[in-house]
Amino acid sequence: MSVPAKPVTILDVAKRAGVSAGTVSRVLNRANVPLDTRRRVSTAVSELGYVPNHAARSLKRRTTEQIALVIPDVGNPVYVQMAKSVQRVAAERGYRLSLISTENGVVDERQLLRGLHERQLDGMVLVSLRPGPSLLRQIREAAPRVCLIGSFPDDLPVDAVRVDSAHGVRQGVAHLLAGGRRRIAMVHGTRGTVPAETRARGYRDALLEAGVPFRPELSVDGDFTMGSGYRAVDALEGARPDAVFPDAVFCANDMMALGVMRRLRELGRDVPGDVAVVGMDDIDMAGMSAPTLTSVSLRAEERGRLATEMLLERLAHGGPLAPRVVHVLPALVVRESSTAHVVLAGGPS
Amino acid sequence: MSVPAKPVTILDVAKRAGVSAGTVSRVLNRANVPLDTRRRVSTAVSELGYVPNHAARSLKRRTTEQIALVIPDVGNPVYVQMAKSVQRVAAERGYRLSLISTENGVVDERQLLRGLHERQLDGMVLVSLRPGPSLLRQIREAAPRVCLIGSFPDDLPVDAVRVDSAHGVRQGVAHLLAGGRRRIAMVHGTRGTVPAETRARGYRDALLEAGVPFRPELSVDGDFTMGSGYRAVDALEGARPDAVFPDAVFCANDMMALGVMRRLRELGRDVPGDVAVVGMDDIDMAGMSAPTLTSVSLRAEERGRLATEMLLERLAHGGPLAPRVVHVLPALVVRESSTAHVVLAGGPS
DNA sequence: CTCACCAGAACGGCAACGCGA
DNA sequence: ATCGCGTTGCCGTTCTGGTGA
Repeated sequence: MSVPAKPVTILDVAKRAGVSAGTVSRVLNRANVPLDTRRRVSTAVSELGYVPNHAARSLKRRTTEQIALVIPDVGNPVYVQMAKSVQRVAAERGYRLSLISTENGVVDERQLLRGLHERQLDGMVLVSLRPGPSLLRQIREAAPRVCLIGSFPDDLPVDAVRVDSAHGVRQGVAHLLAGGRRRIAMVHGTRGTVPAETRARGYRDALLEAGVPFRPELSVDGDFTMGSGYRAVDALEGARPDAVFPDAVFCANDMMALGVMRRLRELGRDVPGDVAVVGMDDIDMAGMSAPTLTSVSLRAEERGRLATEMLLERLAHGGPLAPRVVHVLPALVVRESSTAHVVLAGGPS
Repeated sequence: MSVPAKPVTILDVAKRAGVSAGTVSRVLNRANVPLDTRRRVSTAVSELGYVPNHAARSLKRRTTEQIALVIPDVGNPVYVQMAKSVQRVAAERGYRLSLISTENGVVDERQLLRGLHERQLDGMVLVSLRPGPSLLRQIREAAPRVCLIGSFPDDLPVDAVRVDSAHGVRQGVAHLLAGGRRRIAMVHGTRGTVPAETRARGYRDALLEAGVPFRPELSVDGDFTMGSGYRAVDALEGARPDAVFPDAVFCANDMMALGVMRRLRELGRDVPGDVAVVGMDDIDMAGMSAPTLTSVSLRAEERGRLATEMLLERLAHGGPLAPRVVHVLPALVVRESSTAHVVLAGGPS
């Protein structure tokens, strides 16, 4: 009597209110019930502490009111920021949100779509750094219940929110060039991931545009973590003992930029005096570091919001809906780490 | 034919394999089936792409294989760290984890227990900063499926993992005293929350033990965010223009400590030369800041792991189980921010 | 008497249907 | 015809009892 408790069902409520189960259900869901019956049922519900059984309801309704956000790494604040807006939108619409981190691939994303197939999840917002062929195939199957954030093949008939991060990199690099920097290094994200390659391309293009030669020794690979940014500085130091150290470092994300700044400081290199640093994502901490970090915002919060709205709209809308792709523009946020302390002679072309 | 798709049920599989639904179920769940039948069923399953319906299963089994972790703020890395270990343990045991952030009270924790009552969740690991009476009542009701992290009334018959954070504060303050610091300020967490009050008590006790007078003007209130730490420094500056600035700041968590260090640097005060700083939580970033941050680890990861193990153990164990409370010990991690550059004359008592 | 399997009854809620007023 | 509400069947799975070999 104490531990197992008696699960109170809709029938108990019906009995107590002196009506049938159908009527109770109607009171709970639809409005088509006269006031006094409604009241009798309501009091019975609260007296018994009745709570509808979720499993039974979703079995019948074919709906769980639950969605998931799949991100590569909860440890990266940019995804946390994104999660906050997703959470907010979901809560507003009465959806419960499951936050799932794949820990950069340790958890298999394809397994996650299983939750969709099992009908445990109504839909999913998916951020994937490295969409392989089998994942793409699964996404295609689950298309009407998925919204992607990031870059995926154009022919994938799925809702998506995109940002032109290559353009963002060009903005950032152009800003460094305008500040008189010429030896601009780049710390890349995890090679093989779509964002890392896209940003690498933006870097090369920006240099090309400005007529500044691309130097391979100024490219260092990282993995989007702060530690890899820290180590990247040593790689730049060690690469060519005879070479001149870069006067600027563009980082594929803010976490690496923070690591870079920390190591530069340890080595006695002044930021931005000796070296300018620019990151990407514009995480909250960018405004709190020492010095504050110039960063290219990819509007994570807005992307999360848009993706969630699109997903829920599609779920609400019964029939088929043509896949939509929304674009978001990156924005450069200039702070202390890239202030032009040093302006070299000789203007840009 | 294209969009609605046909949901393939266990009956379709049964028909194709030439057996009954019950046999298919047994193949999927239990092992009590001869090999050739088993094989026929398995091929039918994969040919049809059958995936069991989660709602139907949990309706029958009264189990969802899903738990939730409720934390006050995903923006605080210490909870993310905790979430990672919870996620890991849950995944190991075949449970799906929902991560829910109450955004410091914006989301009502009591609403969350609803998921438990609806049977959408098998159990819940709950971190609450401010357990009010009605939440406590609800926890009491849901006790067999909840594990708490943090401080709750002793008579609450619920599994819990605790850490003596007051003792942690004493360790930290003692360390500062040993380094010769005497004017030790404290930046508090959100007043009214259990951890903030506990840590405030630890601070007073530590001073008392050492025979150092407690000075109210050295206490500043924060709210566990980096920004509040930043502003706290100004409050210390402005409080008594004539007074000597503190030679150490103990912060109720690392986020505030990072904010404090940032502001001190802006104001030209050297850390640890002029002011030592000690934080609490030992988040990953403590090892990456400039200077690296001395911090009292409250073993968030271990607490998350323990709580999840206790919860799942209780869920697996059918019958009643006496509530268990596990204690974890805090540990001081000394880094650069508290190195004793300045040793005042006059030894401690 | 064991083994392999099947039919049917739950599980709890929802909604179509239809009956009486 | 409308309104209010009880009845019934079904959602998909698991489990129980039972049958035949």
